[in-house]
Amino acid sequence: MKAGCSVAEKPGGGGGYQFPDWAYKTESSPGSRQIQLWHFILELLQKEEFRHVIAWQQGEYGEFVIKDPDEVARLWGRRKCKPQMNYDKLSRALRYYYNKRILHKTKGKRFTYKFNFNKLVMPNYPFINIRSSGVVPQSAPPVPTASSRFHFPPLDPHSPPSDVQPGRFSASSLAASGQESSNGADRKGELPELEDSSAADWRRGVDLLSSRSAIAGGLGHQKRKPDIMLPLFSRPGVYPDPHSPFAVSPLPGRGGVLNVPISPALSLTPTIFSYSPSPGLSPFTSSSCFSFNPEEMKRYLHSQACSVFNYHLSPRTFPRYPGLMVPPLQCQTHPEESAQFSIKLQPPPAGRKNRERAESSEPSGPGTAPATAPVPPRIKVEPASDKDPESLRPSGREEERFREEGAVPSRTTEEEKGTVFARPAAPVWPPGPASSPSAEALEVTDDSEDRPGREPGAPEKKEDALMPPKLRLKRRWNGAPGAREPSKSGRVLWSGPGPRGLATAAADA
DNA sequence: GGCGGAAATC
DNA sequence: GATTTCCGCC
Repeated sequence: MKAGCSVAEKPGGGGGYQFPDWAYKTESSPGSRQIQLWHFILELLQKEEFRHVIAWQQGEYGEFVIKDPDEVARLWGRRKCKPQMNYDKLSRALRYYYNKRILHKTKGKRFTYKFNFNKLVMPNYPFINIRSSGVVPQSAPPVPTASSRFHFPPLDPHSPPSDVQPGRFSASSLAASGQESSNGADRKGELPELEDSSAADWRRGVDLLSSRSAIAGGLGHQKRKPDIMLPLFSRPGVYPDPHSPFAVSPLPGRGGVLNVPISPALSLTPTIFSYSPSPGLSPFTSSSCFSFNPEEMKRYLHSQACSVFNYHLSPRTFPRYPGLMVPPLQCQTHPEESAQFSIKLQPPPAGRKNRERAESSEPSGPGTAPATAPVPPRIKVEPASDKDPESLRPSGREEERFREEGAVPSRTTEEEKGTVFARPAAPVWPPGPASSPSAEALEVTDDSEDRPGREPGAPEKKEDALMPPKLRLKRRWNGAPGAREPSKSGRVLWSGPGPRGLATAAADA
């Protein structure tokens, strides 16, 4: 099928959308016009005609099953003009996403993977309204509050410009997710929380962000790519799969649909979920829309957020949305782990080599110095600094893994993960004034994946509760026996804000 | 099946 | 940089 293998494979005049160049590349692959695999996977998932080949998994948001690996591989190979493509190769590519935290494997389920929409989606939707019911670290992810507070600007190419301006939004996204080093510390303070749930509020948030972006824009403007709004969400309800994170919105009309202008100008991550239909699959062009079910996304995102908090996931998954508020004590943990959760030590990622090394040379005890490095503290404390936490891996993979491990009996490093990382608990949002508290709480807690029942987190002092979780971690960390300077050996990854972030966090506290 | 290193490719 | 290809290992 060489015919369809031109590099860009844009639908061009073929009756599909004409997508801007950036739709074919991500931040991390500037210049590449090739669709990325995850993008392609989403495409397939979006299409009912491929349901028999790949489909969203029931019960798990973002989880999908490759029902016909060979076919998926074939399609992918076709798309990429790699006739020799097979599932083995494709899966290798998918595995590379583990590190990027775009995907992770659902253990115990064949051909089942799960998108990390926290990673993919969040950076793109910093406008999601967050209710303040606690103090949250700067790096906290945008987590929906008790009620449906996803406020998606109506996307209509023909809508009046006064509504939502793509450019503005994009800039907002950028401002919210990028520029950390330049103004990340200030952002929190200068931006009032986006509260509650009206379109006006949403707009206000956009305005706020956008005004800030004017500042940020001055700094990173050159990098910015053109902000373009695509008509990707022009058709609410296209997605028929109730298990899709992009399921049909229950809300009538466009109001409930995630009409999000997609912008490449997202510096936070190379894996931004700037989904656009891939032009290579011609049948796709007819329904190139994603609609989000706000409720489901809310639950999913909240669970993700709690996971991140409970497990110290990389702050990278937490774009800095000033308005984001996550009730720190609401994320539950296992009863057995809640007591010791405050600060956890995490061994380095146990890649095969590490595992082998550990097994052979260091049967036990952190006291023994590894052969290679002088007593690298086997601690993972993630940085919330401006630096890309990803670069601080090897924690990344581990982060992905432990979440899975929580659910599945695990492998070699289970002792590390099993104890260090228990499953995140069912998040319970505080009742929001504008919502129905009880219903919401129930709704949230019934979320599946990372939420086993549990007792409320260990009670904390009010001041602690008001303190950004990361700062709390810092305090505990500092007070913890054997606490070390985060910077030593470079292997200690501080999960709280970086030095700078800490300062600001402290200031905020 | 799944993982991940390594080198090659585009 | 994002795969693709190959491969050994579990």
